[in-house]
Parts: sequence; C-alpha cells; structure tokens
Amino acid sequence: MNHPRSAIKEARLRAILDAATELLIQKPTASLNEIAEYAGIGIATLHRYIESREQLMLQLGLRALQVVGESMRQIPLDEEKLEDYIPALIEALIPLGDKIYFLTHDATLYYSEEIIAAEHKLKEPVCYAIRLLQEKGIVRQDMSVDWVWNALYMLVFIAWQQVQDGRLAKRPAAQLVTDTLFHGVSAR
Amino acid sequence: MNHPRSAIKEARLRAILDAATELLIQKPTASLNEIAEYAGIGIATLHRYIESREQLMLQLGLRALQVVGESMRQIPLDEEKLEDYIPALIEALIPLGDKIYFLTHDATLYYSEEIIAAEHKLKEPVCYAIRLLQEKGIVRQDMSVDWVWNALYMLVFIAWQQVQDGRLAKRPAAQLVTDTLFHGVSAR
DNA sequence: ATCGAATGATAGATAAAACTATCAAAAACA
DNA sequence: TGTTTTTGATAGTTTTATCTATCATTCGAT
Repeated sequence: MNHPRSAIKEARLRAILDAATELLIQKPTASLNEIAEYAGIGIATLHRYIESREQLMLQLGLRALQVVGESMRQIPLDEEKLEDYIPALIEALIPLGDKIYFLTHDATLYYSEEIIAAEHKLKEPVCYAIRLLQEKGIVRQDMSVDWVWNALYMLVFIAWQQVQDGRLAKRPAAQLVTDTLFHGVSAR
Repeated sequence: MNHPRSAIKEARLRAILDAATELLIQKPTASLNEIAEYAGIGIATLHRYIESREQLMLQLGLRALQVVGESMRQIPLDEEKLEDYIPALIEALIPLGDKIYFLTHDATLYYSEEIIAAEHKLKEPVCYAIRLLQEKGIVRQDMSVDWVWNALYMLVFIAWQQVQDGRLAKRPAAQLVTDTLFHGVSAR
C-alpha cells in the first residue's frame, strides 16, 4: 500500500515534510497533531501520507542526507585547484543547515542503521578530499581526517545557527567558516 | 516536602543522577524504569527522589552547568599571561563532556528559562576573556566574541566525543582543540 | 453539473510511559 | 533486640501521544 501515487500527492508530501522540518526546528518535541496543524491539514490526512512518526523522522533524515549529498556532488574535486574544494563545499553547505539539523539533534535517528550508513557514505568523498589535502601539504597531517571532517561539519552548523538567529549575516558566513577552519581564531 | 534530607540521601541522589547521566548518554530515550534499573533501585524509590522526568532533566542540566562553572572558576584570568587562559580552560573542560552532553542534545531543556539563564551566566566570563584577547591582538577582531565562544565550545564537545568513542587519545585532546581553535587545520 | 477521490472533523482505540498506592521485607539506628 | 525508616516489588491509575475508523463535505477532473 503505497501512500503517494500521483505527482500532486508527491508535491503535497514534500510540502508536509517541509512544514514538519520548519516546525521541528522551532520545537523539536512537536507532536504529530501540532505538525498537522502547522502544515494546515487534518491529522487524519497527515496519517494518510506518513506511516508513523518514526517513518516521518527517518524520511526527514534521509531527505536531508540526499539534499546534502546532491549539493556536495556539485562541487568538483579538481586536482589542480584542490585547495578550493573545501571552501566551495562550505559555501554550498551553509544554506542547508536546516536540513542537517535533525541529524544532530534527534535522538531517535541515532539508532537507524539506514541513516548511519547514508551518513557514512556522505562523508566519504569529503574525507577522501581531506586526505588528498593532507598529502599535498595543505592540511595538517597530525590531525585525523575524522577530526577535520567533524570540525568542518560543526563550524558549518553553528554558522547556520547564527545566521538563523540573526547574529551573523548570510553573506560572510561561508568565509568565516573557511577562515576559522583553516586558520583558527588567532590574530595575524 | 523536600525529598532529600540527610547526608546519606543526598549521596544517594547524587548516585542516581550519575547513573541517569551515564545511561542517558548511551541511550537518550531511556525511560524512568530503565534508569531505575540501571541505577540498581526500584522505580518507586526513584520517584521518591525525583519529582518527575522533567525535574530530573532540569537537575541534570543545572548540575552540569554548576560543575562546568566550578571548573571554569578555577582558571585564573591573569592579565600577564592572558594567552594561557583559553588553553587552560580547554584542558579543564575536556573531561566534562559527559556533563554538558544534555545541554546540547536534550530537546526538553531548550525551553527552560532557568537553564538558558545559567548557560548565559556561564559563558559571560569566557566572553569577557575573549574580548580582552581581542584587544590585546591575540584573537582576531573581525570575528564576534560569540563566534569564538561557539567554536571553542563545539571543538571541546567533539573532542570529548572522539575520546569517548576511542577515536582520540585522552592526553593530546586538549592540545588538539587548542591548536585547531587558534590555528585551524591548515598546514605550516 | 456530476462523479469519484481526497479531505477534515470527530470520536475513539491502542500503546507506552509517567506516576501513585500499598505492603511486606530489609536496613539503619539506638 | 526492638523501633523507625527506607526500600523494592507489584498492581493499578493517569496521562499523553500515536494511530484508526467513520462520514459528511469539498475538490478536481471531465
């Protein structure tokens, strides 16, 4: 029994997922009733589109990873201009903060093998790039690839948060993350 | 009706909170029953010590902030050796990762005014130090104090996580965070 | 305008966790 | 040892959110 069939239904499902995302960022404990209300639909209809809360969260997580993955694949890993890869990546990732929000904050997703696998697959190309950068002497070799990846990820996330809260302008955010990641907060 | 009266009771309450902390890190969705079992006490006794789940979470959060605050107050803000402040702070903060875990991951705590106020009070002295460091030309002035604080906080947290997972040795963790915070991941 | 599908309001079933009450057994204390 | 307090097991109540069923109304395509 596949819930969505036509194109219209898929669009509506997308709208529901968008609304859920938006509300859950404001209020991570929002119930399905609240989500339905926020999306402007009846609770019954919500249940016609999603199988369960768990499935909803899983979908949000997977969709997030998918969107992030697509953005990431746009960035070319050019051997010539290797040092441009990370800055370009950051630039692309910053606006997606809302999508990855769940991945860091929803406890139920921690257990999903599916999510963990997808997340791992996602970081792979980035880790590969980081390894290359280390070999080329651009990134420190005494820091693990994993550490660099995590630092990158976290900085992107807090930048997005600050933009969200209006404490940081959108435009300079990417440059700030890049600067901080590569050179830290030290003056000169 | 104040639940804990004698010193023994307070010790027991502490033990319960410790157990709860430990379990909730492994399994953020653990029920009170599971927590009681993990702590090796009956569910009825657990309820004799805590008023409700919400109160438990609040207590864990406040206790975390208290512990962190105490550690932070140990670090002297010496005008002479201003540049040693942050490294010393990081050194002191790394082992406390488990205490601050909730503050970043439990959704119910987001709403507590009490927590938010305590958190704000906590960061104040650090932000003051960061401001001084900026004035002395040690920290970049084109980055907001808030940004530096968040970067510091996040790096400490991911370091603790990696130590926890055995992906990073305990000893070099603080140095790694300090290095990354001040000079980033760039080689040379 | 009409027919079939989709919706929303409502009422209610189900499930799971939080919380309470009770009482016999154990522990603490004097 | 005898008394008081605390505990743990158990059973039961309350609460809350998820999920289902129904049906009159609305929407959309023709």
